[in-house]
Amino acid sequence: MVPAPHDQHGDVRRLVLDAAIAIIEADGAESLSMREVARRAGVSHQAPYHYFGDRSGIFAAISEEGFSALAGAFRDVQESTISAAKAGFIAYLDFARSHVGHFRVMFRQDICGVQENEGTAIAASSAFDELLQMVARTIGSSVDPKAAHTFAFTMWSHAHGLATLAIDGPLPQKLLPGVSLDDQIDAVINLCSHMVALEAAEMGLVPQGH
Amino acid sequence: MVPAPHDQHGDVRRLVLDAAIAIIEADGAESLSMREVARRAGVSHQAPYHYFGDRSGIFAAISEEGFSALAGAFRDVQESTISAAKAGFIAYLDFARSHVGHFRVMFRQDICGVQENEGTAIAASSAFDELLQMVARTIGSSVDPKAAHTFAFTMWSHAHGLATLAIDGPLPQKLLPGVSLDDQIDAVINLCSHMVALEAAEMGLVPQGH
DNA sequence: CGTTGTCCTTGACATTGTCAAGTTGTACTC
DNA sequence: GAGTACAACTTGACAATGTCAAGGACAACG
Repeated sequence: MVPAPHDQHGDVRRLVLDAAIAIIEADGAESLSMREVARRAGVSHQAPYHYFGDRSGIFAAISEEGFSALAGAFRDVQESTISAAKAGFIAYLDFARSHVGHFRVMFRQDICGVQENEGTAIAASSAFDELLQMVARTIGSSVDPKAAHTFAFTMWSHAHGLATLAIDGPLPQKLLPGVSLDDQIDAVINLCSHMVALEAAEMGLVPQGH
Repeated sequence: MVPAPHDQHGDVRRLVLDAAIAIIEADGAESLSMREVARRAGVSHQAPYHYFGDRSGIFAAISEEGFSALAGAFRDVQESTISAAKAGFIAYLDFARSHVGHFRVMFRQDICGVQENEGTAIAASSAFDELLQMVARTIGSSVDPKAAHTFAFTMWSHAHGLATLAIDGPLPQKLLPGVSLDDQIDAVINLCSHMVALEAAEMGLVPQGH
């Protein structure tokens, strides 16, 4: 292969990563081939190994980037005027649907091993911390950690399930005629946020929202 | 390879399928190799192709089996004494955690293509119908289909997200010390069922009970 | 007996992940 | 400025994989 000069020096890592994300977004994580990635990035079939060690190293890097972005998305809606829960649901779904390549990898420790890669683990923890803060803004920060954790897992499960079913699952095929995927997702988020609000109210807590 | 006689005639398909499920349960869907499956089933590397066409054919078959079993699990709790919603959550989680091999494949149309395989699509539809009936028992059958669908997707998202996060996701690593995975799942299911009950009550509907 | 079909088998091939070992350039010491 | 070290790649090899092609064994049926 001709050693083509790159647009900028040192961007090979980025090129490889972007090529990988594009492939995963188009064809899923299992279709990711190290050699195809290298081909698309215009480098030799071993260049990706230099930066990522092996196949799961690429997944770990994508996962890390994804969790950082998710944490950032959570942080961005912190001051939202709508309820913290609803803002969180919307942010989660927006993130998942606009970062399909990342999302398909982030929660698959069978292929990337969150704990094997320190950076990935830190990014994931940071996103989870943001989630816990969102819960605190929803049900107050005075409830005991056990209940707060359960609440966090509940909201997380909900958002995650909806995103998963919408992106790779059968949800788009089960839509009622005349209802778009966007509409259906909005409706589910609304119902969910409402349920969360009811629960929070019953717990005797007024949402802190301003 | 020696054409070894099988225990029973005609069970090769089953042997292959079980070997595949075992591999997926142990190492995930991407680790499934046609040749390894054949090796474990004690047949030539092409025997699996005879029954399943190609790799995704195996996934489709596993998916079909999974959806049939899930529909059956839903049917089995129809007469449950606890609320339909809670019984559904428990059934979903039980199914997912006791059929990890199936569950890891069922919702991944990137690798098995639900609609390409008729049997799989029928089984999936059957499971979804059971879900809709469960919703009807929770919020009544007189609400309009749109609201019922949204309710169904909401419950489904919830159960699915929880199962996914528990099986392949980071949930087990985020547990509070002293709280087992089983305990945490139970707690989330309880909270969820409670939220659903609150919502159903606010809709002015009394659950139909057993 | 010949045909047709199912249920497999062996053989071949391009592609894959990854190890091993080069090559090239840059940076830093002496 | 010669030498050395290291990063950033490269080419080359190898075993394993998914899958196509072709065949064989055996039953059922005319």
